[in-house]
Amino acid sequence: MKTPAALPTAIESRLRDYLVTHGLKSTRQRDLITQVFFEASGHLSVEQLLERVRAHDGRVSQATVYRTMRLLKDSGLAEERHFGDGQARYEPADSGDEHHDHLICTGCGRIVEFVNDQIESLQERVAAAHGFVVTDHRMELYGLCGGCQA
Amino acid sequence: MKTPAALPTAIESRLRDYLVTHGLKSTRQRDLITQVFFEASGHLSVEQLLERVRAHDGRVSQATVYRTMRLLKDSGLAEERHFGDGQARYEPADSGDEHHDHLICTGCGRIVEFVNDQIESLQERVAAAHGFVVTDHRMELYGLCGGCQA
DNA sequence: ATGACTGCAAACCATTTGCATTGAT
DNA sequence: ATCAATGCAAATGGTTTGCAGTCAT
Repeated sequence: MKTPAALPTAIESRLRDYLVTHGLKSTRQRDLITQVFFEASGHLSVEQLLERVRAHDGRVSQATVYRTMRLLKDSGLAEERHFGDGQARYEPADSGDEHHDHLICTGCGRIVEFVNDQIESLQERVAAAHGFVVTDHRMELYGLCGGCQA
Repeated sequence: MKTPAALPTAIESRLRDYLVTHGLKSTRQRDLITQVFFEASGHLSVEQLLERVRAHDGRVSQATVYRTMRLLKDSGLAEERHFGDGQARYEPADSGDEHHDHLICTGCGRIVEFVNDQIESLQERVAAAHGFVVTDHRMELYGLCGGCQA
């Protein structure tokens, strides 16, 4: 339960920029939540995040975690995902144009990220064939990981 | 608001089979909801379905629609989808091994189904590369349809 | 008759919000 | 000082459930 690592400067400056340009403030809770979030491997629910945050400061409220995650989402630093278990999960946003998708083990809950450009371009083609311009997409493969097949 | 069409026999017999083998009963409400559901084009929310059902029988409760959709889902006749607007949508299950995915227009809400075997097999390959066996997947492309790009 | 089904209202659960108070600038 | 942020509890909204009465077999 040591102090969470300082934020990478790229993230920190982008966040600071967002706060300043929107007349928002930097607070103890916001900083802590953001640090804990980026230190984690991602795919955390608010509940999980709150638990980790409270290990550092037991007085942070759930509402503040929700509000901070919305802020990170709005600022483009975090992405919200829904894997079908009823609660949102958050992960650091992809930098640049690298989009990734997910493999989810229905046995143990493990989540693996992957990138496949071939699939991406096929998606573009399919969409174009229907007259669509794609702005976003999501692809999730559910199954059993190596360990859970045994 | 005419009487909904009778169910295709394939669906009807599969449903009857499920009911019988599970000690469940056929009721006026169940039959009506099922008929209205299969007559519709799919992608209906419970709210939309209830509205249509009530056009035939105003006394059907929302709870019964929820329970019936769970039954259809459990029996494999319907599939539940979540397109990110907070409510579940249902569509007739794919027959056989034909799996389809969705293109969703963020402008007008139009939903287009498509099938692309090439993507499907690439998905299998990606999963295999990570030691996974895929049991299910979902792919949704969000964007603007031809009409909404104007 | 028996036990499943229905309608209603209350309960649930993740998430959001109103409000009085606290805190950052 | 000013105005945003916080914590708390109450509210929301989709979905589920307990229960007493109803219906299918």
